[in-house]
Amino acid sequence: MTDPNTRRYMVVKNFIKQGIEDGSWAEHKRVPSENELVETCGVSRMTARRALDELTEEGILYRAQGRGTFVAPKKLHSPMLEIRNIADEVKERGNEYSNELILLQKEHCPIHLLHYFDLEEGEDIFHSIMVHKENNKPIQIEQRYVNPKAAPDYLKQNFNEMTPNVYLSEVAPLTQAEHQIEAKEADPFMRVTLKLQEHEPVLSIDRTT
Amino acid sequence: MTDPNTRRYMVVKNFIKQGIEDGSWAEHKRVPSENELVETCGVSRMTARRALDELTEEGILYRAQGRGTFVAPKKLHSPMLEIRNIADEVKERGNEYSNELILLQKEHCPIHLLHYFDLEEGEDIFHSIMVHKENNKPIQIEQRYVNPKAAPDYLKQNFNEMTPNVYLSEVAPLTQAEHQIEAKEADPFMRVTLKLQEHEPVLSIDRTT
DNA sequence: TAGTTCAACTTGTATATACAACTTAGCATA
DNA sequence: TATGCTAAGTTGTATATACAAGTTGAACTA
Repeated sequence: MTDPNTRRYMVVKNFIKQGIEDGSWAEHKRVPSENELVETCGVSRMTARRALDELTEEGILYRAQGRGTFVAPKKLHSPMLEIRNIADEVKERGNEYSNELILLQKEHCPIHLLHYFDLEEGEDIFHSIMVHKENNKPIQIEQRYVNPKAAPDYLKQNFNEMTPNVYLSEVAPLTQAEHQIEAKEADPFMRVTLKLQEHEPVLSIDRTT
Repeated sequence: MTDPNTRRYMVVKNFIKQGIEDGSWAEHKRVPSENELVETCGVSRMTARRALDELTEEGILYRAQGRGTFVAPKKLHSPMLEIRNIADEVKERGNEYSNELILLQKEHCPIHLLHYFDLEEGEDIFHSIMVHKENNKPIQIEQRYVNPKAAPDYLKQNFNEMTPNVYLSEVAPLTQAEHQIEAKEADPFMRVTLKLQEHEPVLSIDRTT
């Protein structure tokens, strides 16, 4: 039983993960239910449940009571301060950095993110999409979800004039800001393909005045 | 049963968390075992276990088979790129930034971090301690643990000449670097007391060439 | 047609039980 | 003394069971 490959819940986890890689279950598609896994994999429901729970905790799946368990979209998570560092990196290369704010609004939290932000269905979340440019050529698309409880004035900030660092200093004494950043695709002109993988979904930043 | 406060495993979790806040159990001290919680809280072992498991996942506890469950040291986690941003912030204030490397070595992974890095006991990890200074006055102490599998040449880097961003670019094609940063205490001269809280323990950064 | 009810299925919580694997301390033995 | 064994306690894995709670669609009813 020491062999990790023989642990029943690992077998189920690998079964699910491989099915996702194979394309058997696409994003937002339902994976087998706990009871179906009981029969398919020959394990007890608690073991099947553990596998699904851990994959959910890892951000690979998301669950909805009464409906089922679904494949979470693959994401690239970066720290909140990445914007600033992207700018720095571009400048370090001696090029001109610029960005364009595509979207900045409040919306219902997507169901597959409820888990990360510990929100109930229907609660709102801030959502922004920004394009980062090097010499006016887009090099990165950044989606960001921000918990309104952490940064209530997120919508009012101006990324062009204010770095996230400065903004964060201003919104103190709030002590926690949670962010999730998703890079969907890079500029095709750059022939850069971001390999999307699973990551730690949330970065927490604490500040004191 | 909808009320979150009545869920049995939440009762146990709060019992443990309050005990930690009260000081009943200090850092690295053992908390009640699963069987003790069965009697103390009047729940089944699986429920007590779930409470301890979730608190472990949250970074509040760590567990060791055969020994027990212990209180994890409180940590302030920051992104890997914080160093660069600290420098930026100091410079933005018009002050001089400098840093001093106190320690940079390979050592056995502390037992309470095994969980975060998914390592076995006895495996090595990179450990660095750096002091960040503003006008030559220390403002922050930073401990960093780096997974050797992710950045095998971590020890060779020179923080004074190379920003972490640049370093990370060089160590590509490695795809994942996990870091954990712990700010223990600020300079007493600055009268800045860092309020230590629980955070997401690990930040993952993915890069592709 | 529009609304309601209900049955089936899903995940969520909780218990009781059993055994495996690991650690530690103390005891017995050489 | 030094070594090895054993027993007790701990966490880890796994099963079987039961009921609660949310969702959906089909059948039923007004």
